[in-house]
Amino acid sequence: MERYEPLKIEQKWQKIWADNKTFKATEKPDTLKMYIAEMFPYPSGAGLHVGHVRNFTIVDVLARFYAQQGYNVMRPFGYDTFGLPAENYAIKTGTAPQEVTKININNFRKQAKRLGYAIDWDREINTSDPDYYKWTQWCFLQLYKKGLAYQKESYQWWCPEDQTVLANEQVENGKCWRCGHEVEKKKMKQWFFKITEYADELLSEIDALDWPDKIKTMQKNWIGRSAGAEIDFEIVGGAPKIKVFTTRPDTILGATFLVVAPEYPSLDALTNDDTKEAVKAYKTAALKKSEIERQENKEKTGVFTGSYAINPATKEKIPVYVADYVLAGYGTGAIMAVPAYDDRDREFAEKFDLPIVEAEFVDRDLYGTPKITYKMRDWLISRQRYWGCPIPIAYDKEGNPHPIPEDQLPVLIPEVEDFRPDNSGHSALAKAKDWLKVELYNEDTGKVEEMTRETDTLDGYACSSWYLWRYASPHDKKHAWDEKAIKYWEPVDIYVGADHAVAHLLYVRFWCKFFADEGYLPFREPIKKLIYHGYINAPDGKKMSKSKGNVIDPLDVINDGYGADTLRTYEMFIGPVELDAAWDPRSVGGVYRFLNRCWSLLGNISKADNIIIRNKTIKKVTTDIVKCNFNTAVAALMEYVNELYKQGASKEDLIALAKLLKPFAPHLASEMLERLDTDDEWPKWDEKYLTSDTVEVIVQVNGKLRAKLTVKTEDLEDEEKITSLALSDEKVAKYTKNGVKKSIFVKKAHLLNIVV
RNA sequence: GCCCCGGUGGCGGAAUUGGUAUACGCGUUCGACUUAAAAUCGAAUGGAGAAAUCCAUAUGAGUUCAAGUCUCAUCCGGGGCACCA
Repeated sequence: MERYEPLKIEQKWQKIWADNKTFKATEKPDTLKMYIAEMFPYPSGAGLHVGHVRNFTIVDVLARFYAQQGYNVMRPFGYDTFGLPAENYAIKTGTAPQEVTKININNFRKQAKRLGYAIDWDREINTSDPDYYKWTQWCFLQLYKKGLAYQKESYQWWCPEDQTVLANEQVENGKCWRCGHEVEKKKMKQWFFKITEYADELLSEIDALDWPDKIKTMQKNWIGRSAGAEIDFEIVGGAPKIKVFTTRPDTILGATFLVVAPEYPSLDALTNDDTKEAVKAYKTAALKKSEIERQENKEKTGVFTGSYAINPATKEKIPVYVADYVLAGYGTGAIMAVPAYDDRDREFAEKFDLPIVEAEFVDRDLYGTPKITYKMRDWLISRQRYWGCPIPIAYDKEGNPHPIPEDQLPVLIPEVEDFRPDNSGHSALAKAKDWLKVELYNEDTGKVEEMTRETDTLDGYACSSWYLWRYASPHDKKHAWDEKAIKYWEPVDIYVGADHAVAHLLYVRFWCKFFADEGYLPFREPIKKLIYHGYINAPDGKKMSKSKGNVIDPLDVINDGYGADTLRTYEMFIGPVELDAAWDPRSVGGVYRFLNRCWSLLGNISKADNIIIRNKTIKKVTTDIVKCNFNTAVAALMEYVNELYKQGASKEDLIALAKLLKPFAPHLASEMLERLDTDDEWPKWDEKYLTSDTVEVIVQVNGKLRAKLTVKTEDLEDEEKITSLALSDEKVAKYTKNGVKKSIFVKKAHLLNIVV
């Protein structure tokens, strides 16, 4: 038997799979389908890292496992290519992002192929390909038509480093998710998707999903539903009345003042000549505060506006304050303060010496109207950046927006010399003077007019909100997705990723519900099962990063001679799928030794037949893969191989081994199967071989292990016989000579506990 | 501050869901092969003890014939939310 040479074997099988298009997925109406995908990667210049390998290999193990079981499997692949890294690289080097992206994709594809993934390469998609983003624009227009894509002028998060606005989901602890720079608030007119329209459904359907609890909880918290009431307060002197939101309308008798947010629209009308300056100064200072400052300093601040409101329950005059502990974007931006029952209000009342009244509770809907409020805000989608999907809108001379007709899509990204963003509030698209102008029919005037194109691009998350449907018919020239293909393949059966708990995973659910309402999708939840796996850290437990110099390059591991099979199997063995794990180069060697042993067994087929352990292993590996317990599935295979080494392995033992190994180490297993001259159909176990003629019975005295008896399996039915056998055991007798109180026999655990 | 998870050998981690704690891998030690080394193969490996045994799943109590698993308290680590009225 020749040596195990992974690189040689892998090259051979990768060629065979590519030449035969082995993993091409076609619709087979009579076969159960299984659609499995990873969260498609952003193809960075650094190439694949070990985290990608974990992500893709989980998908691959499942895809191959189900294919071997006879499912009609689709396992597509694609690239999420719009975004800042490619654009920033372009700015630095002067290479167009289009070019950079092409190079990175080619590299990613080449590397992914070295890992032997069962990908249908004919379904590759790329979000910055005009054939793709044409349909992203189409999606935008559908939302626009229904009023779910709209413009609004309001205070937004602005990243001064990246010179763009950000969605709430992209601000982490007051910092930009991309560059980590502190964000600021800026009043701007921006495009939004009205995700709040679906808040209730997004919340209520979470529980039924087969997703990790962690993600479900995060989404629930993010949506943040609370039930309360809106109550109107008249203002003395005739200023517009103030509507407040409260979850405790029953405490209204204790409401001794009102507070509005600094951004409150009619704040000016509440002031008088005495208070005007102070209020203005307070507002300016509050808006300048960064999110971090607001979080760090929770000391209450505020000023009296000069106005009084009438408490509708007590009819008393109560002062109206402005304070930044009230948030503009939540509820109505105004509250009734009940210092007796709310800690924040009490703190404010104590500081400003306002009355604290412990009044009785009243009926909840006596003075207000019931109202449900959500923490979730609408999704801000405009970005003042070049490398994104252009928003298909143009403006007439009055500045009114008009959609670009569907037959004029795609709105192509214009080529420019300088991709740099600036603080003009416009993206670099504004520098393409020719592109900017477009002749469009204006429905308002009934004339064809010259209009100016929208220069903002779409948040990259818009592009990834529908790609899972594009995979079903990636080359469709006439539709975003083909109705028939969607009906067969969707929804996604298993989706695998390690990020985007609220953003992406909430947005795809939102779009799914919208397009279901529009009749384009026959389901309302896009992903049946979600697997959220942990990260792989450096051997020292720290995050891998170029600057720390602790990055493990998966291609190095392969080329060092271990091969892709070892890399794949190691990453499945590294620990429970949902946990972070530290890379251990020595364990990689352990997995390589294991595969080597599998290979060596092939050269020495014996007569020994290990029916029992073979059946046990088949059962264990099968059930473990279904439960995504990949680490213990590999451990079971190792145990099996150790046993075969001791006992000798029959051809049948080896066939089972190769088939079970194939999802993890497909090249080696394919080579083994070829030499064993057999197919790869997933093996079945037979319960009747899981028990032997004899069984070991554990004998405890007072819960402590004292003896192990070997009895005939059928004797498990005879408790008396086992008890007397146990009592006559020399070791047991030592402890039971003073008599036995009782004994408990557990057949399932083949255990006997004698109490003395 | 509030809400979730976790804590098991020298290390990563198993444990049929209340039933033999430490599977599997790494590391370590010894042995075989070899002139030698690597590779490979075999054996041992929670702690104490000569042994019988005893003690060990963060700590302390409790329930039970039986607890890593259930209950309560405490300590430590991780994650999420965080002025959301």
